[in-house]
Amino acid sequence: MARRKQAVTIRHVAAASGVSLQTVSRVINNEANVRAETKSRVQAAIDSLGYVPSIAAQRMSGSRSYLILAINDRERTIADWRARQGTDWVDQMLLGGMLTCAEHGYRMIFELIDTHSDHVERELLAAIAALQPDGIILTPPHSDNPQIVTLMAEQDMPFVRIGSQRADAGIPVTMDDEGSARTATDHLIAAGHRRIGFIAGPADYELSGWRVDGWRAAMAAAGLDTAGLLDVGDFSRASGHAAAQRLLDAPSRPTAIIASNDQMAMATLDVAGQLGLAVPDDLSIISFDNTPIVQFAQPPLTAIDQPIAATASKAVEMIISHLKGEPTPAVLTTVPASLIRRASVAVRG
Amino acid sequence: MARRKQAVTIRHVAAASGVSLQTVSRVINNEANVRAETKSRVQAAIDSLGYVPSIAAQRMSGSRSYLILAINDRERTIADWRARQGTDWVDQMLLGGMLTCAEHGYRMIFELIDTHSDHVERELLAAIAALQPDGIILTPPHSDNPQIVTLMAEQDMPFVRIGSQRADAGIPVTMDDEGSARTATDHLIAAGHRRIGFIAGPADYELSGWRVDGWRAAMAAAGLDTAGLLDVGDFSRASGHAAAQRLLDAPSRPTAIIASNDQMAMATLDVAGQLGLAVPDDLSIISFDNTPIVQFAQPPLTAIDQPIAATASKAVEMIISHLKGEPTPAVLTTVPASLIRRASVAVRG
DNA sequence: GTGAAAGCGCTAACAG
DNA sequence: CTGTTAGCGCTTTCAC
Repeated sequence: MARRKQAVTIRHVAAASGVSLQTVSRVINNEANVRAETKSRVQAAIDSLGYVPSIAAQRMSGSRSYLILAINDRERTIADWRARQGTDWVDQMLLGGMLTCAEHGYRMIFELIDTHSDHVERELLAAIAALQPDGIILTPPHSDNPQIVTLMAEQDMPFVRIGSQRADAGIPVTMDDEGSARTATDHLIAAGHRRIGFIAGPADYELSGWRVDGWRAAMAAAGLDTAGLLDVGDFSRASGHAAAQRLLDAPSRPTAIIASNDQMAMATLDVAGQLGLAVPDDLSIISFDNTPIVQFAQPPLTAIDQPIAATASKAVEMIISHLKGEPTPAVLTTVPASLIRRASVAVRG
Repeated sequence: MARRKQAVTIRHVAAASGVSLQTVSRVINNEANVRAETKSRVQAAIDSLGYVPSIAAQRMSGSRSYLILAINDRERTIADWRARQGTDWVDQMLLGGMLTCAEHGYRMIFELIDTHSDHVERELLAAIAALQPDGIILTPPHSDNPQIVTLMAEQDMPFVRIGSQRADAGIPVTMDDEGSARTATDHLIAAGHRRIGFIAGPADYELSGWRVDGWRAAMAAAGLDTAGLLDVGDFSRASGHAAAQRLLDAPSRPTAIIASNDQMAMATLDVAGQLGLAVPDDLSIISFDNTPIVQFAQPPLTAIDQPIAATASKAVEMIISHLKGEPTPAVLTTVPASLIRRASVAVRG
């Protein structure tokens, strides 16, 4: 492979428009101190030559790389991809993140990093050193991983923590997990349910706790007891199966169950079938996430829709605005989720 | 934001190990002409300092960027993301492409480009100029878009054309569309079907034609007529609906239909329901792609599984091997697809 | 307002 | 086998 050089460089533009490199640079970066007439002449040269600055060169000279790194958990992401169950977290992140990046002349680059490994730090630092991104987006469970957050805090690089509420480092953005859990619970209470079970997610996701909090709060507000109605899974179908089984085997069987993700909700549906419980007549179900599969369940599941695309978009905007030196919002940014009503909730006579 | 400099550079490593920059560079790039002892000393310094080369600097100096660009159709990709029907083409590409890139120290960066726009060329050239990737992966319908292929051929940059069979430029890789269509058709013939309808994809995807060819060949080999059994859609659900309707309204109604993608197959299922035809008893259906939704259809659909992850992985390997100067395979690379049997095909007495 | 010079981190080309 | 020199394309810093 021959030594690959840029086809059109800033030098060509400078020559074509009869100005110095510096002036072209000023036009590219939309800086002040360029006469309008000069600017338009340079711009014309840029357009006619089809010049696009090399981000490698821009980075080298100490400016931006126009790259934003979005980091997801390797193990879970690959497992989801292999399972082919339609989990579309990555797609929705790309939808919101890539398009918003593109609007601002940035590019999103997607990386997978192990949370549990003892070399998280090395992996992350290697990605940063190699790519030199302008900002980083952390998703759960990374966004609450103290090792990662501490490391990031030392980097002098803006980073957003999706699914975190902690203001200790980075910019937290949440999807209103507590409020969503309250909404789901209230929806069931309004339908006449009294014993509403809840299958929580794993503890290394802080949002797992917030969802439990929302459910507890709604139950308490309605004067309902939660004893024996809480169980825990790890977001896997198998764990949801076990949790649903325990909940439905209990002496005071719930008439409704809220599961903290779709896979566990689907497992609950399976268990109901095995126990001969009709959904929604004998058991109502609400799930979290609203990935594609729940539309195709029998019956289609009522679900809390996680606004992943909107959140990723927001995350990108916050990083870029931080880069521009604009002040970071003082209050926690919350992207609202919504309840999608389908056929898995029955009104209880 | 302060001028961001690399934390650890090649200079630090050189100083720490008492050699020149060039020697460190040789070690990094695993070049010859370094004494084993020197090499291990340098490597030790690299490890202890946690040094990772900056890809921007590597690119600037005329070497690799270690970036491979995967290009998909903007309109269709975004439509799929928004529809949230579980189409996992992108996920499977990332699964195969990203992981294989990572194995070789490369990174895959994902770009969306409009096929139909009149500024495809500008978009593509801008991406190349900005990122300076080492290779490009084109997917359908880009891989057969003459404008794009011609442009790429002028770039002196290796590119793989997924879903193309043309050896005129770039490296073609196919997923055996013709063979798969034959397999699906033979499967139905073996089950006793004689009138097997086929819903083709749009003409701007060359693979649409190959699938029709495979169906035709299998029908001919079995001595079956295809008159009145072919219709066309554009991969959308609506077009599949219309095509299925025409096929099933015809005087000699088919007993089985093969649809060129999942959405059109799902539409066929809908039409069957509307016409009061039981699937599979009155109408058998086979779809192409095997995206997650077909598992959840009622009944679950027998489908040709498109090996997207394996193909993307292969594409990356071919680019990297080309970069290493290894010879490009003389014969067309074909990644085999497989038939996944589910409940939508009935044996015909 | 505009330009000239220096340097970012790395590798190609050439010396030895 | 190892080192030196020059330069990639761009922006920073400083001059004018």
